[in-house]
Amino acid sequence: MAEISFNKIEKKWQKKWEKAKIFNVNEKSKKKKYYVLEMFPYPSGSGLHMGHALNYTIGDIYARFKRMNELNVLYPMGYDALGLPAENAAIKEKTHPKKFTERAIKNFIEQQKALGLSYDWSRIIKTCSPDYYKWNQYFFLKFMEKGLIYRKKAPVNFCKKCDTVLANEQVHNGKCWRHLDTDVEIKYLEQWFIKTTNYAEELLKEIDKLDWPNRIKIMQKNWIGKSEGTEIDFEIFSKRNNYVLLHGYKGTPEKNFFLWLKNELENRGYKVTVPLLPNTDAPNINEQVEYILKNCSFDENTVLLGHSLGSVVALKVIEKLKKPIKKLITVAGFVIPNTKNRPYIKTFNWKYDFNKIKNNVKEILILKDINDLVIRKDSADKIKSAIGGEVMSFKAKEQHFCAKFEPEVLNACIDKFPVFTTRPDTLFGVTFMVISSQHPKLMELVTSSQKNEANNFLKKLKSTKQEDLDKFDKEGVFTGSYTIHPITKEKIPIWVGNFVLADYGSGMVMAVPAHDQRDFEFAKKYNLPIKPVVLKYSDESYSYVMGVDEKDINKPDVKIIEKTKDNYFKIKIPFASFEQYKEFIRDKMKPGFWNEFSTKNGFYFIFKHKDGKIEKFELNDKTNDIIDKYGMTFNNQEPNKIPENVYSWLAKNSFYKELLIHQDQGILINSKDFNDLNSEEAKAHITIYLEEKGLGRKTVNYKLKDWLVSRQRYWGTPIPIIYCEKCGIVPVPENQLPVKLQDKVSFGKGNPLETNKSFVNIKCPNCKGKAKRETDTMDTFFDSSWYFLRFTDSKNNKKPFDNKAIYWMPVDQYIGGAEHACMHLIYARFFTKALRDLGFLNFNEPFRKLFNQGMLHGEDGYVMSKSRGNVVLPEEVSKKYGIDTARLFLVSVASPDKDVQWSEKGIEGSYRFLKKLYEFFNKKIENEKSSKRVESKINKSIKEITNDIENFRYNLAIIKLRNLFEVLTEEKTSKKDLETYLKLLHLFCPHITEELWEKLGNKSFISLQKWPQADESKIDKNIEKQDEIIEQTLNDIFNILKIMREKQGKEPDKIYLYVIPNEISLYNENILSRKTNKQVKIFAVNNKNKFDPDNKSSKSKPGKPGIYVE
RNA sequence: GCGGAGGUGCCGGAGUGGUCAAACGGAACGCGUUUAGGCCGCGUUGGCUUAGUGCCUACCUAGGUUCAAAUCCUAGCCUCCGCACCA
Repeated sequence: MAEISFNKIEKKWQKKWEKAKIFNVNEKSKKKKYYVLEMFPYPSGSGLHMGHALNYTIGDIYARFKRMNELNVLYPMGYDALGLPAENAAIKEKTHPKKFTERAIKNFIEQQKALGLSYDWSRIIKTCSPDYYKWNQYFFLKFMEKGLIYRKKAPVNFCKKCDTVLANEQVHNGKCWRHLDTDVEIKYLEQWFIKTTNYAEELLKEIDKLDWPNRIKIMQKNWIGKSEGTEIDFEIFSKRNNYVLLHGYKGTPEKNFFLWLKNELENRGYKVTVPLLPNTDAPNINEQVEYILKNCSFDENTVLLGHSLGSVVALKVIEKLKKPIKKLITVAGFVIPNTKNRPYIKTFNWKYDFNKIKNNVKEILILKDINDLVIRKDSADKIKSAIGGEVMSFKAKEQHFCAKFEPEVLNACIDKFPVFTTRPDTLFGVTFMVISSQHPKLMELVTSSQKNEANNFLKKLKSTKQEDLDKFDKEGVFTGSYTIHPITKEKIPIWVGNFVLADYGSGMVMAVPAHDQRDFEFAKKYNLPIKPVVLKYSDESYSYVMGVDEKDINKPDVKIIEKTKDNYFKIKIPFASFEQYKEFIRDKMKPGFWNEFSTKNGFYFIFKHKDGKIEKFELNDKTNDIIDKYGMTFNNQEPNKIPENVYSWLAKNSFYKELLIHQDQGILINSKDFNDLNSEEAKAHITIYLEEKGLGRKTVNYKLKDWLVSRQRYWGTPIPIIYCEKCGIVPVPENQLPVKLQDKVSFGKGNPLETNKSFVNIKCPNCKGKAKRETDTMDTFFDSSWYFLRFTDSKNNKKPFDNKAIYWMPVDQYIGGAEHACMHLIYARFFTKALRDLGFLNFNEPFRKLFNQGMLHGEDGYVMSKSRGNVVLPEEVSKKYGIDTARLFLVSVASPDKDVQWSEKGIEGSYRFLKKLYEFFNKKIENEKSSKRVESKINKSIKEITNDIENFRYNLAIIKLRNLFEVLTEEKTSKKDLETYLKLLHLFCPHITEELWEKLGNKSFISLQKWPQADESKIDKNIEKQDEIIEQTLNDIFNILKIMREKQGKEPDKIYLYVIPNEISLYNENILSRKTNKQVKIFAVNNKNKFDPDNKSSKSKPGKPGIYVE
């Protein structure tokens, strides 16, 4: 088939390029830099298919374009070689992941080279090479130094098919991103995390500045998921808590520091013991501890608080305990005395078994007054370093916490639960709380009486499949615990529910059924109270009128919405006529009835007693009970013993429901001091109020979570950490990097690295004692988070990269698929910012421009993939048509950001074109001067094509190249213009154009030529006009010919045109003759010698010649 | 449910106020070339009408703005993608 061997040409030029290293670049060039990068591939075992070819072709065209535009273009390639698929595939093939991957990479390189891509191959990166992952480990340790890495036991996502934990980003719809049929399980494990959330705000803010596709930007914004709201502390009321409060030096019953606290706690119903310690003037440690152990009881619900010296006693007490207690609070506490002249200095034993203390208490709070004059300034830190815990420092009301009431001390004692809400304005409408069924602290809230019910509920949830959970049936059970409303101090039940997310906010929500759909459904289902607190905006008063005749109601301004069976009316009245109407109703209403109206900020009631006495009320806290009572008695019912909230019963009326039960903004009602504010004002006011009381604070909440980076798999970068029995977590010293991934491991028995004992069991680098290595590896997204930096300096073995990165970065044009919007692209942005703050970089964003290419679909219409079996292999297509043909076709079907469907027929078209083109250039070309038309067209094309390529509209550029080729074949063209044409085409078809460039007598590479510049002065508008006229005339001629053929069966072969004299230059006999394949003669209308037997010249008009055919 | 992108002739796909019955490619059909087919070249591919004209109907549907709409606005329908009980 191939009279032309495109394959031979391709091989020839690929070799030449490689030999001459023409695509290798360095930083010394005087040209401006430009960095083009495609997302580096994961080298799968099955190699490249046409879909990959499309991706790389898109980038290569752009790189070649920029290179020809005299930029110093860095265009590298590398391999994201570590990862689970290789490990799994290797296990399946019974080979080693290393071998497997190396083979795959070799294969990839060969295939990519065959595509004619203009990479700087000298910079190749393989992330599985220790030269590369060494720097992963290096950055891991740097991040750790900076406090960006921590190890924490937390609920994490686990995929059992991957046999490892996953980052949040790798969970899609509750499924593993690699195994869409596998539910992710939540496990409670200790893992390594990176504090990506530290950068949440910056990551979000800078999105707007990026020149990225809008949808990617939106996806990232959604992923980061910022929401502003208020965090409100809800006190958890659990009767199981009991308190032991230990006073300090010289505490007495009269002026005991703790009496106020005792009262506060006892008022809440807790058991509180305040032992009066013996010998307060000259305390003896053993004596006091014994006294306490004898007189107080300790269990897992005990909170032990010690003030000042009492905290020392507390430590000693805890040291002696058999079972751990719930919490230790030291208030102005210490572990070392600060003054020598206190008598207890001598009677105390100042040695502690801190380990024992640590183990005997679950939670430690260290309260520090920043102005404390009594104890040593470093006391709090000393305690923390000895036993851990959380230091809370602030200014006490009175120094050393000696005031009667210290709110922080009370807050520390109480169990609190911070709850995030975006609607603090609805705080007064909270009627219950719901904690996530997956919350780690859930069982602490479940009381013994509710234990069975709660467990049954949890069991049921566990046995339900993810799919069924998605049906969103809200369910829950009461935990038995209560919380106290931070403002009204009402008792509010805490439920556990399946609809609350454990990992958003704090995992517990305040439920406002009146103003939240989910809470409403839940409240309905379990018959929980619904309390409206926001009145929806309306221009009209709503009223459900009773005891008034229809004729009396029918007033011009009154809209009757409905007339009920009982002859009552649902009406709406514009507020403008409301006052008038109120009076009218008052008069017309029959005795023994009452009516209510909604007002702009609440409700208004008119009662007409049986004796005709009229009482009017605005509904508020003061009138609520009387209105409720009248409501009952007017209905001939017994009044409620405990009056009901009138708004709540109004909300049960379907007519008022739309005002009272909704999720919109409005005016606050039922909200004490905050009534009459609108929602926005109320949000601010309530938040400020809570802040003043220490009960809440304005917060920003992000959906973005810290990045869980440990993986319990083999084929990844070993995490450079050692666990020493004595020193704890020890980072591998920098000079011992890389921690090499050991070849000798066995697969299939848990974490593979664990099976290499000589790797695992080592000496601690600090104390030389017994230690074990971390056997988890890093998420491979760690590798791809900075590879673009390594390309700038890929062979540096002293540093991850040096100033070359500053020269080349940021990536000017990044190209890749949208699937990475919320994974790689977020991690890479995070990394860049973190490295900037570590002093490695001086810029904020890694990728200036991003282009999302479309996906290639197979002939069957589905995305091309091996598993679907619809792949087309570049090698095979190349054999038949040449790779230039394939490249040309791939980018000519549609705009490269759209999906493209492969078509065997379609590529024939591209092939025909290239064959024609090759033959045209291949024949002996006379070096002539270009015609005006060619000059005009070629310059116009340069201008347009340049613009098209710059904006990735390759398909349009190709159409223009095809049109331009038509012109070249029709007209005289200079060698220079032919060369220009080849340059324009070169981006798409680099091999053929090199060959033809050479045929034209050039010795250099066309790849290194300058991009043609349009000479706009050569663009001739007249030529456009000529083209138009020729086009139209041809149309007319063909039309006539067609009619003659069809109607008269004639096939004329002579055509005469009669043209208006001043237009005659626009017509060209040759072109018309050639295009019509007939003999065409052109006459001016005023030509006396014209041949015009039918007087068709009389039909001539400007732009339209008369035509005669025969 | 929320957010985003879209719906154009037989198909793929340009076009985003007049230059539009709408680029380009594919396909089909016709003509030419050829022994024939392929390749190649030329043409046709909404309807009616006409020796090159004129008119009508058309760019998801229905309204609207405009002298003028595939293009702008409003509402709806549909498709694709992303997120999804986010408090």
